[in-house]
Amino acid sequence: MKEYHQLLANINRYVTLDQEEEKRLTSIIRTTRIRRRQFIDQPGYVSSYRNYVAKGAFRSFLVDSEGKEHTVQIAVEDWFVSDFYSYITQTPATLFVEALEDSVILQMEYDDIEGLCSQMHKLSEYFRITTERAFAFSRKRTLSNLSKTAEERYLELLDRYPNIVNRVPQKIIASYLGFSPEFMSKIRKRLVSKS
Amino acid sequence: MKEYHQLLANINRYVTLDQEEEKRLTSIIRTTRIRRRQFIDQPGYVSSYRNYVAKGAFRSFLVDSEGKEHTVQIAVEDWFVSDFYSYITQTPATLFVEALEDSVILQMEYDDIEGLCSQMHKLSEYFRITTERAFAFSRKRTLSNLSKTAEERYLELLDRYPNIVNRVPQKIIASYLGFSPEFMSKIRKRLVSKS
DNA sequence: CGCGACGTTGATTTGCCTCAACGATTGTGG
DNA sequence: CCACAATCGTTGAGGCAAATCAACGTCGCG
Repeated sequence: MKEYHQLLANINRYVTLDQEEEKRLTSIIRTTRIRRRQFIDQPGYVSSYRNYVAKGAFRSFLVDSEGKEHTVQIAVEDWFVSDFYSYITQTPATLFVEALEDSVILQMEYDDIEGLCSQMHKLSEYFRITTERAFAFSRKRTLSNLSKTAEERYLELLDRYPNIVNRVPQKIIASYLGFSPEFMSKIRKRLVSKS
Repeated sequence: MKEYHQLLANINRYVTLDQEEEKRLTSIIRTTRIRRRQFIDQPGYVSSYRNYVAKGAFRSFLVDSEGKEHTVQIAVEDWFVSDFYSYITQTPATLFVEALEDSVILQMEYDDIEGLCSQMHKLSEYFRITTERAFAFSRKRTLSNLSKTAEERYLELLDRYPNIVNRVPQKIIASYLGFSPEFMSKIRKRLVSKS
């Protein structure tokens, strides 16, 4: 399967698996096709899988008590996506995880990953290192939210992920950055008239 | 050293090190006493250590272009603290990390940790699992910041860390939760008059 | 073709900030 | 050990960034 190679290539950026190890890993992987607008996690259900995006795009979001949506994560190719809190604690999710495009994901069950990590040092290292990076990045986002204005956060996103803006509706970007779609529209107008 | 035992006890909640392994780990640990108001990380300097708080309290914070402080993390006993982004990437820090009380920390150098993790499966597992939890928690905080009002975030903190409020000045709590000290004072007044 | 989601724009509102002034508490040097 | 300074928390007045509400054009899709 060429989807496996994508994930294996990613893993080999951090550690070097031998054939035997690759086999053990791929044996726990399930390749799944997901249609646009389909949910892979929803509130009330435990997030069972670590999902690697081989193709497509997803977002995870919360619907608050007033019915408003707040986007926690936007994930494209080569990222993992889930209600991570639910996955780690194996308790019911609070988030939706929804496909933004027709997608292909590689799914690995929590117990299988934990089992393999406890046996395979290199796999443990892979997840340790990548999670450390994700965590560091998450801290950076917290910092942006605390210290920057809406316009600055938007420009920061444009700078880091220029292509995302073309793939993802503006209202979702807005809910990711923490402001209303109407205000996003006003920011864009302001920026256009500046340049 | 009894400080070692504290960390080893923490590690043994997740994995079981044998004597040999404990020895290798403690051999890279440096115990350091830090005085109140002393900095262990500052902007411009690479964050060299993973710092385990054995006793005391710390915070990491950013000083923005207008001179305002934004608290990223508050850490007490049993937590690790640093400019984590700087530590992971081994690039110059942007944050200050400051002792809020006279403290004792266990310091481990980046290269030593990486070296040990690459050899010791169990240590790798310890950091993998704890970082995954920290990451899940960080996501939760991002979500709170996106979806809750100032008052709700304050109540959430009170609920989770009732003791922190007595150890840490209110202005620091405010800058952690993302609002001004004056506004915090008004929230508290409102809450008192309600009960 | 027609409906529903998306983006835009303007008017109004609001949650939180800023600034300033004042006690209370803490820390510090003489 | 006291005195004075510095820092902290409180309170009120005024202001601003972003939200809300509503109306309208546009586009994609069934």
